[in-house]
Amino acid sequence: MPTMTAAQKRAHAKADYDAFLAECPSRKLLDRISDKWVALVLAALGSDGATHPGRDGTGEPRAMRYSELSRRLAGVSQKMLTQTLRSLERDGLLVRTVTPTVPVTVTYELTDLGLSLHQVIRGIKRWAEANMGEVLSHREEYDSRAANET
Amino acid sequence: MPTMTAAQKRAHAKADYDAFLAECPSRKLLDRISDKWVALVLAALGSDGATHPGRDGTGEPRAMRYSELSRRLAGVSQKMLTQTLRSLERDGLLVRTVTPTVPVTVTYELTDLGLSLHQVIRGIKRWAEANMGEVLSHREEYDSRAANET
DNA sequence: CAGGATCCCGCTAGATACTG
DNA sequence: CAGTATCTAGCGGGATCCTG
Repeated sequence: MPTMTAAQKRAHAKADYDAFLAECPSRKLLDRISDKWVALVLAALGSDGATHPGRDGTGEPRAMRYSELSRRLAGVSQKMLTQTLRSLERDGLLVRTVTPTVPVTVTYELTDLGLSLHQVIRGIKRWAEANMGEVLSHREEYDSRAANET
Repeated sequence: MPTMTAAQKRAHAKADYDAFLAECPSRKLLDRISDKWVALVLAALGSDGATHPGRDGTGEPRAMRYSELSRRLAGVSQKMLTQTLRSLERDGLLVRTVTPTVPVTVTYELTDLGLSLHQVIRGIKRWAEANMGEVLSHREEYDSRAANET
């Protein structure tokens, strides 16, 4: 059986969503995907960040195990990682695959939908890394100016 | 006097930031800009969302007043709006201009740096609006599958 | 290995009231 | 108009313990 009918998709596709409106579901979705851990999980699974030198920036999706992810995303708690992964799975951005080895092996991999979000979100992470210096400079100036008043 | 010396910028520009590392400042920056209100403020000031039909998508920055912004971002509290604006100002993403009329007029406008972030963040908002339907479909399927177990 | 379940703290969003 | 100040309830998120 087909897991997803075209009819189902069409049922939702009609509405024109506008995240500027408080009640619009896309506002909530925006809030969900505007998340540090979402960005990092997508970046990891999209093989951003050059764990495998030479693959960075190819946009080629990569299957990763739970433990791999938790190591890659330094400082993430199991709770947040699991929570983020579940949410992304529910939204159809990644697939979770369980292989009944002993012990069990679980891998996560981006779907096409997830990959499309990755393409846009990777820019955020890169922007942050690329413009960190300039932002820090602005902060110093802002803070010193504030101190000189009073 | 120059408000920002090139030396200051260079002092920070050396480091290679990696948001995958917990201690890296870029991780915090990523967290800041991965924010619903940040995305919406940038979208508004970047004249996304077609308040002025025909200007949408031009990437042409737009100066907006505080009250304009609060109306545009439906449901935002003064606290969050002010807080977001201050943060963006401090980071050099926008400039705040006070005109001493009666009553006072305050406008906000993106800087070049802010505009550059807008270019990448606008994609997030658009993605959310464009793929809302598909995400909803996936959720329905996920939830119904979960219900059928047990 | 890959989580589930709990406990619990901190911060932060949101509501309300006040001001230059 | 464009905020500041204050309070509080709620939950995001970490720590910890346990399991198939």
